[in-house]
Amino acid sequence: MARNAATIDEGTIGERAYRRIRTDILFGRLAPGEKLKLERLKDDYGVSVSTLREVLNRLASEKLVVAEGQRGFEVSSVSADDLKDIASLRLLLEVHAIEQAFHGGDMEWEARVVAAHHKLAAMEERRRASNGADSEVWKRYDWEFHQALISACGSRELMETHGAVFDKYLRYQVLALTDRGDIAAREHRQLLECALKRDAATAGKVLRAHINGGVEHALAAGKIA
Amino acid sequence: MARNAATIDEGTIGERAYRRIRTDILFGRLAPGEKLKLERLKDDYGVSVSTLREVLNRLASEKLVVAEGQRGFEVSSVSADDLKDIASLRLLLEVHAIEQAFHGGDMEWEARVVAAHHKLAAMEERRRASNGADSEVWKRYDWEFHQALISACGSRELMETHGAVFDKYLRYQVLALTDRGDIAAREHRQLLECALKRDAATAGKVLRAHINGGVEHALAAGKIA
DNA sequence: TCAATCGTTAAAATCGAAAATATCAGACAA
DNA sequence: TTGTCTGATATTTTCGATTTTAACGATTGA
Repeated sequence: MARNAATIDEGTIGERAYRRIRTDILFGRLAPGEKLKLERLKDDYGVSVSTLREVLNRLASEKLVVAEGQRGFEVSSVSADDLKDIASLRLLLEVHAIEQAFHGGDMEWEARVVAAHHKLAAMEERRRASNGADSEVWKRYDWEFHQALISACGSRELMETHGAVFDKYLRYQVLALTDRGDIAAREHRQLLECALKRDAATAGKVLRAHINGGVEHALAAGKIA
Repeated sequence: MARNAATIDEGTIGERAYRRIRTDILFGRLAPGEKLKLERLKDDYGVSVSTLREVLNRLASEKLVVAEGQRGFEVSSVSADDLKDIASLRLLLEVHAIEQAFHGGDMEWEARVVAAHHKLAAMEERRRASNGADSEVWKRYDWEFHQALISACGSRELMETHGAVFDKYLRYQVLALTDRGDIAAREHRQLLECALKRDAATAGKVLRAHINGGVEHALAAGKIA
């Protein structure tokens, strides 16, 4: 989710294919466990096998696809245990990053947080009306808000790792399909308030509820083995 | 470092090339910032461009090489800030993992820790005598000991992420060349004792000193911008 | 009936060539 | 001198074809 609408047709062919396939996995259009046959994907995405394999190797490195032996690639599968595992790692990273960010954040940071929350809240409101459209944009705003929150943590490494874990978490949320918009929106607002008050302790608690709530919600949807 | 000597000629050509190039980066044989021209590497590693590009894409995904636009690949550069950043992330992950492992570790886990420490300690002793040979094996044992310590943390995701960060940290240690064998060996022993006593608090302190000491040592060597 | 072997087919891994793009040096004009 | 245009060269990106490997079913022998 580290890209915006303007980036769609930028970069090399391989780069574009990478972004397309990646979001297709994240948003379930390539289903968990699905076999990724080269010939088919080649046609679907209009690239050659070599380029395709470069893309799949990158995604394998991110654990979004698995590449076993010489038996090709498939979308990595999902499980309740994996979700819990990812959620707890996200929590560890994000809580720590928030503590750092709340401590070191300046006015620029505050502005980023407020701006990101504004966009996200507007989208959440709009979704309530139009009944769950624009999932992709909505989830990007969600991503951007959480990234903004930790953007003053002072560690690139931490932010990148968090981003990667966040995306894997996100796949499960999308899988659950139905969103718990109201609750999440309230928690987002609380996080914003905590940020402005530099109340890292409360933010940590809210975040724990936010993430664990998401896990429960995803599991309750019952689409995960 | 997630592989052992028996794995050298296993898997596909691409897989083998991946391992070779990766360790060559980790051990400085491919220097930080070095341009990775396809033609040269093709000859050096005896693979075709396509296969090579698959490998480099994977490594780019791990941030061990950078792939900018259509200007090819180069070994990712090093900096004092990056080292500190990596070290602090390693500390966060490893301390947390240790807490979990110390809490949940059973006898099997204890055995793994003791065994791993035994190998590591023997190697550290041997190095003192033979004056710094076998860096690669030594570092693998180091890796294995720390992985063993956290191997009962209950989270695959956490272990994999830690492993990736550890390897980046390791590159800096190798870069510094001279080792601080005695101090590190003592700290390893302390960690073992903490593990057997399930004293996560002390282990955390030792680990902090262990990692920060490594940072200081690497920086003092003065080979990093 | 079952297991093992062999052949056939489908798919993946690997390769080298072709196209696209960047880099660099020299010429020319301001 | 400085800047920029242009062509030549080096390098990367992309492609389709070839080689290798796995998957599957039929055949044979116990």
